[in-house]
Amino acid sequence: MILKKKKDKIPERTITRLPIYYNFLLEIQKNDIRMISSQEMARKVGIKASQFRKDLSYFGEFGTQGLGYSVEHLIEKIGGILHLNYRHNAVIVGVGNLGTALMNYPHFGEWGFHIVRAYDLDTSKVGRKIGYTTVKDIRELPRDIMIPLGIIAVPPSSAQEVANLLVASGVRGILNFTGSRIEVPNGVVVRSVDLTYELAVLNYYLSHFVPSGDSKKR
Amino acid sequence: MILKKKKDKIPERTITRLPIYYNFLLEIQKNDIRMISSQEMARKVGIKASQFRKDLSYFGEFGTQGLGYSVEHLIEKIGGILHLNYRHNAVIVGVGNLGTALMNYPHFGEWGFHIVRAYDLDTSKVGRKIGYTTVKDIRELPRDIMIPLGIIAVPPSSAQEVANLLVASGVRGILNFTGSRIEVPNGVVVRSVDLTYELAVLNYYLSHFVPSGDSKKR
DNA sequence: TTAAATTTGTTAAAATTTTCACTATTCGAG
DNA sequence: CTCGAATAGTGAAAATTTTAACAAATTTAA
Repeated sequence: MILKKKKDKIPERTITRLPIYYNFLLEIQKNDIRMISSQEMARKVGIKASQFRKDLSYFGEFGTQGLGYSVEHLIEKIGGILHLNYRHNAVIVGVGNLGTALMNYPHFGEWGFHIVRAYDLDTSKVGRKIGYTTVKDIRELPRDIMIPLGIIAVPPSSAQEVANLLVASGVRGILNFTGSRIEVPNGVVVRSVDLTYELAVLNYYLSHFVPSGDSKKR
Repeated sequence: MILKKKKDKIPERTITRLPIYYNFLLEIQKNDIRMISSQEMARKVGIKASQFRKDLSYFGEFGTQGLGYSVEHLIEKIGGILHLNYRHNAVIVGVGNLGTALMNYPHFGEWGFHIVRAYDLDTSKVGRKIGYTTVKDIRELPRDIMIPLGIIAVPPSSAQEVANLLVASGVRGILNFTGSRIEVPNGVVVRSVDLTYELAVLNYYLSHFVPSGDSKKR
C-alpha cells in the first residue's frame, strides 16, 4: 500500500513571520515596487535571507532565480496561505477601553477581519453603539448565529467563563487579551496577547541589555 | 541581583515565559496558596514541568526538593529578575483609540508601569485630558525630562519618525504597536506587538488545524 | 531511625529552528 | 550565443530550545 506522504510540519515561527512579510509587501506595493529579492526583503524586515527563502519553501516556489519575487504574486500567495483573501467575521466580548479600541482598530478591516458583533457582561453597556455595532448582552450570544472568530477583552476573572460561552456558541478561534490562560476543547485554537507581558519582557531586556550584537526585535 | 551563571545566555523564550509564571503566581497567591510544585505549575500554565524548572535554573535555585516552591518567594524572585519591584515610567505617543485604551489599561499599573506622559502629532488632540495626563504636542518631547520607556501607538507611516524622536529624547526601550518595523541605534530595545498579525496567525491555524493527539481529519 | 514518597536541579538526548553552502536557473551585456 | 552576475531553492550543519531521566535532598509515616 502506498502511504500518503506525511505533510511536513511547518514551524510556528514561520507562520508568525508570514504576516510580517505580508504587511511589508503591501507597503512596498504602494510605492510601486514590483520585484524584491530575498536579500532586500530580509534586510528590511530584520531577518536572514535564507530564513525568508526557507519560510516560503514550506509552501512552494514563488520566486524566479536571478530575479527575485514578484511583489504582487507574493502578496497573493502569502495572502492565500493565511486565508486573507476571504472576509472573516469576528465577535468581541468586552467593550471596555481595550475592546472599544479593537472595534475601531482600522487595520483589522484592511486584512479582511470584521468585528460584526459586540457583547458585554455589564448590562449597563448593553445597547451602546460603537461604530455600526450595538453592544448586546452576553446572554444572547448562544442564540445568535455562529461566527468563527472570537475576541475576549474582559477582565481576567471572567476569561474562562467567556471562553466557554464562545465555544458553546460555535467559535473556533479565540484571540485572548485577558492575560489569563483559558482552557478550550480540542479543535479550538487560542492565541493570547498580553500587553503587560510585552512591557515586562521589554523591561527585562532594558535592564539586562549588553550593548554588543544587535537588539531584540519583534 | 543575579550573580550566578551570569555568563550563560538565557533563551528568549524563557524570558517571555517569566511574565506568565509571575502572573499566575500572583493569582494563586490571592487564593492563599503558599506552595506549588513544578508539576502543578506546569499543568496550570500549559507547559512541561521540566521546562519550568529549566527556566528557573538559569537564574538560580528557588525551590525545595520534596516540597516545591514558596509562592511568595518565587514571586519576589521572578519579580526581581523582571525588575518589577521598581516603578517604571513610560511615555506614549499617539492617543487614538488604541493609545487611549493603553493609557487606561489597568494592568500596567499593577506591574509597576506608569504612563506619565502622552503626546500626539495631531495638534487638535493636544490639551485633551486622559485620566490624570494632558496630551502634549510631540514637539515638546525632546525638551521634556527623560523617561526610559516609550510606547508608540501612531499610524504605521509615522512609526519611524516617532521612534527617532523617542530615541533622541533618551528613551531606551520601545513598545511598538504600529506594525511597522522601526530601526533604532544599538542599545535601544524594541518589542513589537501587532494585533492584526495575531489575528492572521490565529486565522491560519483555524484553517489548517488538526487536533493534536488522534488525527481527526478535516 | 529508617524507608518510602516527593520533588528539585541538572545533564544529556531529542526536537526544532536557523544558518550555511552549494546547485541550478535566469537575465542582460557583449 | 556565451559569459558573468544575481538570486532562488534546498540539503545538511549548526545553533537553539525542549524534553526526558535521574541523583540528591527533603518530608512524612511508621
